[in-house]
Amino acid sequence: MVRGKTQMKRIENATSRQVTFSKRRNGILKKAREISVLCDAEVGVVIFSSVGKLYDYCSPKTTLPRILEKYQTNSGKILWDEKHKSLSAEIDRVKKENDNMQIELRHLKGEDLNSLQPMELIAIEEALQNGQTNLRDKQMDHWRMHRRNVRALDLEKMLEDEHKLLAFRMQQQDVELSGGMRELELRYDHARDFAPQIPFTFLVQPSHPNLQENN
Amino acid sequence: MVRGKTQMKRIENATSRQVTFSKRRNGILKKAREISVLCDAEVGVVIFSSVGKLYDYCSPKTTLPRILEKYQTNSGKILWDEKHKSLSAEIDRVKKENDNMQIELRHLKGEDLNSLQPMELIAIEEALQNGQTNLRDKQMDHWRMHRRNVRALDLEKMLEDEHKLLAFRMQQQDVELSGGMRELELRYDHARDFAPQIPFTFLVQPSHPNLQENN
DNA sequence: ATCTATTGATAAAA
DNA sequence: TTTTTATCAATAGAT
Repeated sequence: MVRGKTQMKRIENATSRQVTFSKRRNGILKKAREISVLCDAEVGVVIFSSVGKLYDYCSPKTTLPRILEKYQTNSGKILWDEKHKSLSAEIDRVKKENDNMQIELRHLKGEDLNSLQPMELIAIEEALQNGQTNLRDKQMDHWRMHRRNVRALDLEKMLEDEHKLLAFRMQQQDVELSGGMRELELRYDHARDFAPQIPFTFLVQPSHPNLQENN
Repeated sequence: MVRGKTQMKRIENATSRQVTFSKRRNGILKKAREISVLCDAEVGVVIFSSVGKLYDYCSPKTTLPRILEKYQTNSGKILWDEKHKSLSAEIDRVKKENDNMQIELRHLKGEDLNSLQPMELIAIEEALQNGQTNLRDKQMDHWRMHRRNVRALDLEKMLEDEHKLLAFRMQQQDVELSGGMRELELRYDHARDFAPQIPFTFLVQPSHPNLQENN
């Protein structure tokens, strides 16, 4: 370049190497800026000094990530770091797990059984058997709990009824004492409170309607 | 620069823009090469022309991925934001799918039923029921196929038996002809081959101890 | 692509 | 580091 043409090899003197780096780094970044403006090019430059300090340039209206993404698409080279590899690996792993579960689910639902051997069918049958046994136990729990609730409600109702009955009788005494016609009507009205109650019905609704759609 | 100082703005003439790009691109790549050699720097350059053609440089003894990894570490910027996000999102999606299937599988196996409502239990019961129905159909297919095979074997065996019978009768004739005691014994032994065969039994188990009897 | 006039980049020194 | 200065390198425009 100048004043005693530089050899194209590493500058041994650390100081002048550092100085040259500084000047040339600015030169490159300037050139990068210029070409991106003059020629409407997308440019990304990353420079590390020998002591590891970072300098970079990216043309306006874009970002380094976008440039690198484009680079990857264009060159076919993989720039991914290890982290991305591991992410990809995990995706593969989880997807495989997914497939296996998918198959197992299908089998338990009685689908895609054609390729299976009798022994495998028996294993599935046992699993279904087991599932039903456990399920029934759980349903029994619900049933018992329900019955207990019904009993508790019954008990409450019995007390309430008893209270009404007592009130009714006390009023009856009043009627007998005063003997008015209006009181007899009122007595009739009150008796309607003992009309048979509609039994407790167990109202439930599906809270996981999507469960079936996954098939 | 030269011969009528260039304005630092986009060159409008497409041809000269392209020519300038070509020259300056070479210049930058050369400068990049030089600084990496002279100053022992790590340099990465990526340039896209306005028509999208890719040019790049990477200093020796390293790779673009490594430079970019170092860049990420040093700058704290995430270059792979987009890719990274989409990968992570996919992992989340697949894992969620996984969890749902896991839950469904457990339910079908009669596990983790505590949080479910009676209606949901009934839905699972129906799924199990369905699975068993389909399974039984499939097992029936196997059974029919097996029986068909057995019949084929039976036929073979019948032929074989017939052959034996013929042989036996021929021998009987021999016995009648020669009237020896040893032949009578042999005749008895031979007759044992016609002992009744144990029929094939298909293993099934009661799969529906029903709800009523549990109550 | 090649040429060449001219500006730009930069090594060495401060 | 930055500035200065003397040189060489890069390159715009023409061919």
